[in-house]
Amino acid sequence: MHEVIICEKPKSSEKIAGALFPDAMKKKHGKVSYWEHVEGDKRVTIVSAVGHLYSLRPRQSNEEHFFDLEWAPIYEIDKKKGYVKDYLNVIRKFAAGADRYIHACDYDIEGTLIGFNALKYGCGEEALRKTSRMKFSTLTREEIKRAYQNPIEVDYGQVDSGAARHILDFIFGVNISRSLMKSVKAATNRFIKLSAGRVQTPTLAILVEREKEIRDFKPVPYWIIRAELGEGIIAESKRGKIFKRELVDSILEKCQGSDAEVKDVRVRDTIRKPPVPFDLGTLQSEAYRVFGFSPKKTQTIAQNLYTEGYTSYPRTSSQKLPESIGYEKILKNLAKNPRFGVHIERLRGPLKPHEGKKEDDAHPAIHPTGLLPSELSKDEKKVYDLIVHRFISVFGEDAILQTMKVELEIGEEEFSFSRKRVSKAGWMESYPYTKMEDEEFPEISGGDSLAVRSVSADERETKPPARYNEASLIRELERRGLGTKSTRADIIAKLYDRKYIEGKKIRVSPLGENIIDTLTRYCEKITSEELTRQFERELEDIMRGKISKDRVIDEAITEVRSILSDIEENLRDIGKELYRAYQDSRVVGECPACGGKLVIKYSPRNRSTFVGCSSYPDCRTVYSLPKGASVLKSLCEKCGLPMISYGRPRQRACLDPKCGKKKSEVEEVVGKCPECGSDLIKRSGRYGEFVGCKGFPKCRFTCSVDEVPEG
DNA sequence: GCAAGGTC
Repeated sequence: MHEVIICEKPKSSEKIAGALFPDAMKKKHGKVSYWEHVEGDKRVTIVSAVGHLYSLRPRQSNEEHFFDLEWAPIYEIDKKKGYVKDYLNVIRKFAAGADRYIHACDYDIEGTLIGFNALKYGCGEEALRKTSRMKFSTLTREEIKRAYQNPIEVDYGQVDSGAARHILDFIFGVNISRSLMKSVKAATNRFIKLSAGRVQTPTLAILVEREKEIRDFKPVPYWIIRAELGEGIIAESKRGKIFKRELVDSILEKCQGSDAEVKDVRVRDTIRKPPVPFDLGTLQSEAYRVFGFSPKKTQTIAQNLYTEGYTSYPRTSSQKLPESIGYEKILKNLAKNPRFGVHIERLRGPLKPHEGKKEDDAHPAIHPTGLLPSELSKDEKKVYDLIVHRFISVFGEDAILQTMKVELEIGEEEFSFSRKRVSKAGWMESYPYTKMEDEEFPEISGGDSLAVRSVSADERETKPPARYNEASLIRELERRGLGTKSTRADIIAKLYDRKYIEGKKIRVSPLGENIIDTLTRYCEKITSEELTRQFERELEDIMRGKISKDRVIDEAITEVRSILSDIEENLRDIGKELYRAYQDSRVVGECPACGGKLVIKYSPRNRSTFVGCSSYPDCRTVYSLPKGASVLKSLCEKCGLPMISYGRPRQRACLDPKCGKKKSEVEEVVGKCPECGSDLIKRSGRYGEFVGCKGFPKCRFTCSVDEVPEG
């Protein structure tokens, strides 16, 4: 009897094998591990998927629209997924033809589909008839054993629901994206990569909405009345923002010549609880706040740390640390590193983590495993240290923040100021990433009279709502239930890649706005959360057997067909507008030669981007860009051209490399050196200008200015 | 080429 257990990912196959058959033989086929266990005449093989092994593709790639889809190995569709082939081959080789199968992927819709497809296409359809299902929510030994001893049936509602999700996303996303690109092609015969989707488009719409709020914002002036009392004390009027100038004047007059009488001094202790353990979103937020890392970068690093065994599974939404992870042992191991040891020594038992609200059935919060890394890159070390310090501080004692609040009266006008200091550091000592307030408390008590140096009105303006950054946008997506913890960072990266958005404080480009405008006209649903909500309702109904998968898909096809035909009717107009917005998005400044627009261009021949005049070929102004450079919004003070940032660490410079330099420092390339092939540079020497090789002193070729070799 | 969702 041959039994096969199929798992979702390598890590869980290792745990499942270890829990059920501690003596099983770990085997390798290429880089991929699997387990074999023999018990009398029963042989058990444990194999693993690596997430989705199969992906959708159109059955006929030459059709105009893609409604007829098929599952194919993901490595055939996506060249970057080559590593999946080895896993699938292990399944094909060692799992096909078994007598019994156990589907042991995560117990959720995607997990059920991953196992189903692996069995159906990797082991053959007959495998499905011999399959039972393990249901577990955590990968603890006890729960794995219990799930193995009490198998259930595969939930085909989940399978259909999962497949429908993939198909619906493809039908909406790919077809609408293609029609947008087609419109540009029809109008201009050019290709620009454009896209729309159930998650990315509402995300862009959120940003566009904020962009419009900022644009339409009318700042209103207001005043804050401040009194300077000496010794660095500045008190503010308790009225807060005052919008009437006359009121400001009358208050200032009232305060004239009076001392400040201290009405009340209150010192209070407030407790600051330790932070909660990291789920992926909070780790991404914190790494952005502390190091400025993009969420995608943090996610990649966390994935590496996990793969190396230093930290736990990163794609979790849990802020809980169950006791079963073994607090003591992890801390004991971490303490071997004195940098962590000093903090761990301070912890007092019994160990109890301060947990957050969010839960995840499949994984605990992100935590160090206790295995100390030997070699980490600079950035990996930053993230690792952050995770370790967070983990330790979660067990720390409460900190105490002391607040002093002083109420004053100056000529019957009420003022106040406050001071803060941490009086007991507690966990804050182990978490060097938060600010510890340490303000002086002045010696003041009720009834005192203080001299007033000056009372003045500070004029300010109301500010528009802040722009999102990547971290705050991820939080917003989470709040709205758009995307998943694993995909949000990628979705945002995609919006940057399409040039829909730009900057750390995210601005929407004209192209991004036009995409939303166009889709609002032709397919408003895809620009809002409505589509996600509709999917959720439909997938729920499929799961419960209230509606068939095929009916939901047929209805979606009808809907998308109608959207596509609406777009088709105005194809050229849509394309013209999109292309114009695309051009506007690339404008970085004004051409100093002809007054036209400088735009970012791409040279396929050199495979590089550069800045050139949009009036080419009439105007041939060009500026090369260093590799990886980005053009900034700020302008050079000397010449008015845009600034660029480039290199590592990032440096800023004018787009024009000659700007601000003396003539002698400017390298003017006039040709190629016939001896070594380097650039020939115009130089000025004692006897006037001459041309020399850039490779000097290695290559000593020189010639006069009018002798420059051709080519 | 195009989506969104798993994962190394």
